[in-house]
Amino acid sequence: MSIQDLIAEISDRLTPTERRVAALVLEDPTLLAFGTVSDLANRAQTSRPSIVRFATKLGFDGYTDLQSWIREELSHQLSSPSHRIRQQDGAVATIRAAIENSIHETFAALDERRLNALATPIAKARNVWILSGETSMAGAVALHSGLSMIRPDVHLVQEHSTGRQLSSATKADTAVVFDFARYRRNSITSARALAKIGVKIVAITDGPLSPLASLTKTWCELKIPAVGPFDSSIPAVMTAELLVAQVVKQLGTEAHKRIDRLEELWQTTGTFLHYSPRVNRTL
Amino acid sequence: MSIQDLIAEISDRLTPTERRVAALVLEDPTLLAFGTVSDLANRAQTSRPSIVRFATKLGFDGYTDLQSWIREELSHQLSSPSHRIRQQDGAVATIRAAIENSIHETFAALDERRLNALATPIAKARNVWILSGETSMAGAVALHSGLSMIRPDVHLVQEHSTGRQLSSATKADTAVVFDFARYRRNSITSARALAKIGVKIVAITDGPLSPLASLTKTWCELKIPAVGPFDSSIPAVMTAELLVAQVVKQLGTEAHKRIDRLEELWQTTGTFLHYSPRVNRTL
DNA sequence: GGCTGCCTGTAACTAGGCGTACACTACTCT
DNA sequence: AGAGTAGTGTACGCCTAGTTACAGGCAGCC
Repeated sequence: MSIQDLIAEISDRLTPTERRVAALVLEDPTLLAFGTVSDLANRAQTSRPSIVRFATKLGFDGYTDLQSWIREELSHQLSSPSHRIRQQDGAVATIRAAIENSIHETFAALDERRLNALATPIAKARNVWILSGETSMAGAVALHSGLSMIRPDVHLVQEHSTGRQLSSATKADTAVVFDFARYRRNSITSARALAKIGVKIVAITDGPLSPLASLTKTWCELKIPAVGPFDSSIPAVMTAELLVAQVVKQLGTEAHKRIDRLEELWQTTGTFLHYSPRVNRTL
Repeated sequence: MSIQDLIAEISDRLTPTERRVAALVLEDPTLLAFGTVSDLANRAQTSRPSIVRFATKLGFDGYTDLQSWIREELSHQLSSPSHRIRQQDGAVATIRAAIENSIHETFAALDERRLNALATPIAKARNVWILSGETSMAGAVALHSGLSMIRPDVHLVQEHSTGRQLSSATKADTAVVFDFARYRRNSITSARALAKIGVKIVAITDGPLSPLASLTKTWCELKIPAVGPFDSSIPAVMTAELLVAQVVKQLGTEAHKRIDRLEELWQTTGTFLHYSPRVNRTL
């Protein structure tokens, strides 16, 4: 039952002023959700009691009642599908719901603009350093693999050799840091150290409260679903792949040239098996 | 500039109560849009002034200011669906469709029975060897990471040291091989060699025509979507995670004991950060 | 141990919210 | 033409909202 339906039901019994109010409300329902009686009265060029009467005519106790109803409707509309899906049962089914939901949210977090903001420092960096906690390692690997094919000087930083590897980082560099609660000490302290010497940080983490989020303006938030006893790395991997695609777009021909050279190299070294007659131009 | 960004910017200067408020707001932003100061105070188990202080810390004149700002943000989100569609209209939309479709198919391929068939040789193996091509490396890493936490003797085989690593494989072992067209020569030839000496093969590949499918009865087929110029590793990662969860189920208490020991080890070695920015002792 | 900060909750104030009673206008019906 | 009725705005009361000033409490520091 939407506000449109409610109004339609009583539209034939509306007085002229009430009709104006109805038109206003239909045009922008947020007016009802956020506005006060006075606001609406001003907008509809009428007095406050008319607004209240309009509410009672719709079947509510008063404007307050109508407003709280509208707000609930909007809340449902705004909230993610997670709550709706959660009611399914069975082991695989719940995992599936969790994964599909997290993918939904990841796409929501990574619109074109945000993706661009994250990709730019990666495309422009002199060196790219990739740091990661345990559960997001797959994401780090995917990013490293993808970026390596389209630009030079991409380094996946391993925990046991952090210091040695990072000692040459400079202000012209960018570090991509993956980490989620529980934050791995090594990743966080390294990221802080890098930020301090002016390395640009791109953080893939689990929320604004993350220690990574305070280090940079270029970050994004991922919802991490559980698969069995462990956290999933799917959102991290997906983010990594989207980032790579975006960096390719930004680098343009430069990246494509590099891919072609790599392809040539693979041909001459016979890296791939020519097993299937299928010609797959993409990698 | 979203509410998440705003909170992220000042997250390290938040007091404990303010942190509770922040968490609440992040979990459900409609609370901010619709709720009163009292509502929030009750939910966060604090007093009204703390809510107001939170608002001012975010850079607003007071709660009213913050709320009207949030409402405008939400209005944009709600009242202009054309805007939302336009954002999805770029390259991201097609990528999204491809990924969601492939996830759908992956779940279809991996019903409970098939998952069990794949997991059994992994749970029972003396050693587990993991081999992978380039694009599925993230899946291999995820599998390695997950399996390592629940059972011993799991090895991720790197291309440059294949021979040395695999020389100790026996009939009691299992090899999990990820590879998709174009098949990487190294992975395929290694898999063939292992199969010849009686190592059980679990193949994650792209169809019955794959050279891997002919080596074993325990295999599964994944559809691989493209993200930009490259193939996605998301289906591989997802399969790896589902496999890990299934192996955990099969191993039962044995796996759980192992996880507990690992947890204990993490505690004593301080691997993880107990993040609460207000208390800056050990950093 | 006392002092000095910083957090946090209590209390009081102002303002604006909604709802209702009442009065005015205009139209209709007898 | 007068009375009644429906529609609308004015005036008032009560209440809760947000804000601010102030006091208690706890930790760290000389």
